[in-house]
Amino acid sequence: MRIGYPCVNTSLGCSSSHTFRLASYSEEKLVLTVRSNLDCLKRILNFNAQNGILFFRITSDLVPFASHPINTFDWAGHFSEDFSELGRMVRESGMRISMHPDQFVLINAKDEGVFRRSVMELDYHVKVLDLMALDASAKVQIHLGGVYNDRESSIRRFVDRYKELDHVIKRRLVVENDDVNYGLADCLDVSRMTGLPVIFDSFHHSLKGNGESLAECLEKSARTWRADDGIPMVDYSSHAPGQNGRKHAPTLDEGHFRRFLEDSRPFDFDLMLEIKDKERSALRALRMASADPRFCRQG
DNA sequence: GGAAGTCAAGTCTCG
DNA sequence: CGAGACTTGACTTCC
Repeated sequence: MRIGYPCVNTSLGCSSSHTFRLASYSEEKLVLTVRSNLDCLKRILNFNAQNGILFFRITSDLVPFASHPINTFDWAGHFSEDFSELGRMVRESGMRISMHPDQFVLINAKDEGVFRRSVMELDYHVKVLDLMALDASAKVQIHLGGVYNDRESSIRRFVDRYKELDHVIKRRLVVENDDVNYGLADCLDVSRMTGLPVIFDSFHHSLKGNGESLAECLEKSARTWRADDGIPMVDYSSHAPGQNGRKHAPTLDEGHFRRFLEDSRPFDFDLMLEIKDKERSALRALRMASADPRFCRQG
């Protein structure tokens, strides 16, 4: 088991998510921004490796407007050395990487234009991981998408569209249960039809699930991961106290997390903590989990 | 310098 | 019918 956090490090005082307004786009601004984002990402990966945090989600904002037609700059070529170095850092530390395109990426969109733009965005995410020369265990996770008042045909449209995708996307794509539209059972159905691995999100499951136990969910989602995919990824959070249910916790709830560790035995997986205070909670979780035999196997 | 409003993209829910 | 939510705030303007 590796433990990780998404996108942002709150201790280092730098951000790998700098962007700017479309209206003020210029090639110079793009180069400066990406330069700054990549430098910060190197610092974050260093911090993670030194602190034993061996799972990390890279922000989708790393390259602003990467899939937008305004951006015709060859950023992949211009920064190829930096991406190579980042990839080396990841491999040498035994780290695992994921990315999570945002809500605009909809494989099952009714609108062909939305689908086309979604593929462009997936191309960008996959390109980042490919430039880092990471193997197929580095994943790009998405949700099944919208319902459009017809779940059945919307799921079918996802499956049909998936088949059109290029291999470079297919080998990295994984689907995650969401908290509103499609639960774990839907993702497992889609997995049977496509072969896609399923990322189980325990927090989303608590908001939209059929009452399946944690063990059942882990077991069923784990079976969708093949050897090349690496061990399963799992997303974890608890909800903010007294908040409406969908909000993520501001910091790790140690009682809740201890129960999660106990209830998830003996399954092994890499765990992404979606918690507001990021690496601070990841470090606390790491200390708690280091007594766990699954964690010790990592050395 | 800080507060407020806005930002590429889609969909759904709630008030 | 607009705001808020989503994996994540950051940028820009106004005072």
